[in-house]
Amino acid sequence: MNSHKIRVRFAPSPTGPLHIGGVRTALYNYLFAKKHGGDMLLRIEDTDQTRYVEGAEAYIIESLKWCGINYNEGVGIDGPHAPYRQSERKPVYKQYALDLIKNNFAYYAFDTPQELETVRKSYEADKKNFQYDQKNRLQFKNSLTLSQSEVSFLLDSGSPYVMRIKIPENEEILVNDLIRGEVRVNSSQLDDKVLFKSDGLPTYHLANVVDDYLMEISHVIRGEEWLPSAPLHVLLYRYLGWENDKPQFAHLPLLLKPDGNGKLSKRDGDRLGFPVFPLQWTDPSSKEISSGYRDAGYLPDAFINMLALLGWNPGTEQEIFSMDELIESFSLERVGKSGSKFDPEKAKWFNHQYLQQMTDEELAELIAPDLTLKLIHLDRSLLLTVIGMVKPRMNFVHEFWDQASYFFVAPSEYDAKAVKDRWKNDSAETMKKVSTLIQHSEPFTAENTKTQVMNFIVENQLNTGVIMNALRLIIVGASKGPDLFEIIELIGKTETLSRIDKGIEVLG
RNA sequence: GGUCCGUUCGUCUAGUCGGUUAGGACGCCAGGUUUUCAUCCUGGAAAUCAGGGGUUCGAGUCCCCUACGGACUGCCA
Repeated sequence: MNSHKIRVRFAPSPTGPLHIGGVRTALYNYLFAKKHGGDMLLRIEDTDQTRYVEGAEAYIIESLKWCGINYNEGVGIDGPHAPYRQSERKPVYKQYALDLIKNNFAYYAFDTPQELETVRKSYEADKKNFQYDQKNRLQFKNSLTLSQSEVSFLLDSGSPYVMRIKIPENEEILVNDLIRGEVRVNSSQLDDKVLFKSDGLPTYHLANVVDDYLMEISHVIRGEEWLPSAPLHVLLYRYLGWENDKPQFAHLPLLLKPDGNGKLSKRDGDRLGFPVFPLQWTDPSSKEISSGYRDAGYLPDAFINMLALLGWNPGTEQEIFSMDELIESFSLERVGKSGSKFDPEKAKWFNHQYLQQMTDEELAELIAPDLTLKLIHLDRSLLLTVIGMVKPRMNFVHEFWDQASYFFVAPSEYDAKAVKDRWKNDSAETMKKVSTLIQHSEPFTAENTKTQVMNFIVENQLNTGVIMNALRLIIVGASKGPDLFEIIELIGKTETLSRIDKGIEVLG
């Protein structure tokens, strides 16, 4: 390294929304950088103009922000290596490609995509796999087979060309991976990858190596899908004369589909009933909407905590981690090697844990706007009391209404199963007596009403469960909720009596 | 097909120096608490460590083979 400073990058391609696998890659990069007092930068790899998707870059930036992954340099945040969008760096790449050609590590190729497609097809007909490599490169139209004057003529006359790497024969290439150890590949297996396209832009392989070098990246932490091309990148560092400034590599295991096998893909989420994206995404061309964790009600810290443990573990039994704790505990050494299926049930559990950790005040901030929409006006101390009472029943903020509506409005219907189980033949008769008791309960506190009702039950040798459950049914509308006398006190005597009357009338 | 990577309860995983009743968590089941639901507490079922060989007094842990899974195999990233 030029310096010992830890510098990592997250380098997505803006071809659509980032899915959770990408978010996890970004997260691990961030944790690693912060752990070592280093920098993380965001670079947008948009060298393929044909795959540009409107809004994808903004989506990526917003997602990272929501997650609390605060990179300190890159698109959106100016830094010493700007610009950070590869399309804006177009002028920097060509000289390196030319340098490779000059040193005989690369060559010009003039084969058209159509010509190569034809060759590929004929191989396929033979059930063989075509690759442009050492064994057949002399059969094609390139600067290795054409004379120098022919090449100059083609170049000068503006013929389209690409530049390909000239992979050496039978050379062992070593990739030292921080997660997998030493991976060795024989160069004869590699093909002469295109480094520089006919549209004047580099391919990923060249751009990524050049930029990582220029941006002084110390560690390349990326998905396992890049492992097969890592030897090519190693070769490029060598051929560009940067062997000693080559970053360390770490290839992360993949995130798999929860059902069956295979890499988690963009289409899996809504098919299986859970989001695969951090934020909701509307496809600009099809207008199709894909759900996101934020919109599904997940708290960013819970989401991040869940993601962090998918492929990494601290080696202790701690499971709840703040971002700072993650930074403190993270190490690439403890990242696993095998892919993980992710479990929507556990994600829900994490959200429950984080929700319980929030104070009633914090929750009120999130809940109040929804109540306003429902035209419910209430004072803050009442809201805080209710939140405190129903919080343990909530996994998500949006579940508040389902768990607490009866504090604000009378039940409009009665849960069928609860009616069947809890409403007896003589319930109406008993409830009339309870109604009278409540009418005369003074002061109208939970404690006093409880005493009145319990005395009534004991004196008449009634069953507490039967009475309480019937009363709960007509007050709440279902078999749920916190202490019934607390509820009664909060909604008030008038409302309580009215609900009892209505319950008797409707249920009979 | 070729190359590379992987394989411990249903799922996430601990077990990184060979000696463990193979531990934890989610989920599931049962019991307890409660006026119900949820929370909470206690307990339980759940991995012959993919299979087979080897090395060793002893292997989830080291070696080899096989199987299975995955990634890659584009002028995509």
